[in-house]
Amino acid sequence: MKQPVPKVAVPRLTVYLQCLEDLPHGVTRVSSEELAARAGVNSAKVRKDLSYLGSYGVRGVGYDAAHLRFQIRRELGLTREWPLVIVGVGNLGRALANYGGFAQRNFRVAGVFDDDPNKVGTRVGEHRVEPLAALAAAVVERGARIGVITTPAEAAQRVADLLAGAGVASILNFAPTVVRVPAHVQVRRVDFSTELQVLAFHLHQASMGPAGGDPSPDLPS
Amino acid sequence: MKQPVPKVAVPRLTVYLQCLEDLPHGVTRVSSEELAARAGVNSAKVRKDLSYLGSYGVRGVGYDAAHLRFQIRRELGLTREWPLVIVGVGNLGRALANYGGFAQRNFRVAGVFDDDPNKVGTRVGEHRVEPLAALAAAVVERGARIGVITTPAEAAQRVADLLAGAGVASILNFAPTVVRVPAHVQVRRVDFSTELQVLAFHLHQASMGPAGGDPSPDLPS
DNA sequence: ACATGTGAAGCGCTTCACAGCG
DNA sequence: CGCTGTGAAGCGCTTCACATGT
Repeated sequence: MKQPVPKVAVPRLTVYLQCLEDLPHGVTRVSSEELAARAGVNSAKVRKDLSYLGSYGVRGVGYDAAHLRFQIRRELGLTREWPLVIVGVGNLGRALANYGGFAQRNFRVAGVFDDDPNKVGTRVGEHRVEPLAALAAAVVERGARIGVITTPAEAAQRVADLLAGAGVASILNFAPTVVRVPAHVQVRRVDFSTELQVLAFHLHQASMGPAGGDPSPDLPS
Repeated sequence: MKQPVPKVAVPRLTVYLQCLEDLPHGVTRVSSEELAARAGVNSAKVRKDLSYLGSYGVRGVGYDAAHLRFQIRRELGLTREWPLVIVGVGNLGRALANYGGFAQRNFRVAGVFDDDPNKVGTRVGEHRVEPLAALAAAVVERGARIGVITTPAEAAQRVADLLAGAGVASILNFAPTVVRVPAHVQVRRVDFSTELQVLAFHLHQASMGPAGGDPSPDLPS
């Protein structure tokens, strides 16, 4: 029976969707085993995850790729368009504003904003950079429910307040800081430094060996 | 008793570390309650997480900020330097190569690489872009154990193979695809599109209301 | 008095293993 | 016969609540 999708399954569904779209041309059918191999997980997890959408597989055969793609898109809410605003025109803001993969998933960049008068008016991809003062009105008028913060850490909280005040319901925060928002606003944080530190931690652990003797006791400074 | 650090606690420790560094100047002491508020989690989790490092708090008082910072750095393996290479000089590669936050955590950009002859030789921050053909030798000579992929999706697998072949132990993959690597290589994937889709999913869920009647049945194409 | 450190309970996700069905 | 869909067991993390220590 169709159960609610667990939080942790959601990012995996996006991976399956990507894998389904990257299937060799002409392939119309896929087994949980094959999809699992492509997504880098085990097949039981794939089947469980897909079962949250409903029973769309055929026993003894597998899943119809096109149908499965549609069902995942539908469950994720990608059958409607999601306008978003990007705040902060550094290299990262530019990378995002130019990223072609958004349209494919029905995200649309509805505006790009920056504080710096030297950047306002310049073009980023197909967009003209607008001043921060225009942010709130633009969010309302263009129906953006998602805001992306690509500013330096110092500006992030102020931008988050602006976004929340303008009625944005979700924030994707790339600034290396934790922003406070009202309870009804959800935030996802993406921090390059955190990702590298997680990798470093595992390297560090591995280097100390499973037998765990610490060769350099690392005394406090 | 000092237990091993659970996987999920590692990214949180990096957040605590960031919060400790962002503490107002002059503050030398912090309680689990205060740190929790700054990190956006609850205080029991903070205490549990910190207990994996050892018993560095003082009952009835709190934690010494400087000492705690050092202990987190030590546990994460940030007391040594981690050279890394970046492959792919688009906006994202440039953003990363210029990101000042790395040095603060003892990460050092040891090389920036690209396939495109027009980019090779140009400067990115303090680095000169080198050709892909120079990647393997550079990884070995400069002792890089971490590789960052900021190429388009099409190039990601080839770059991952090059990195793994050169002896890199960890890969941070920003390309919107899943790369296959030998079992001894760990990969972390960061995908903007996935992050947005997760936000969209929650918005979508919320819009259907806790009472969950689906207003538009979303028939298959 | 007060905040840490921690057993233990609770919860959610993963994995197993096989029944169910084409 | 093969692959899906799924109860149930297993596992790890979160949260609680209080003993512990200063």
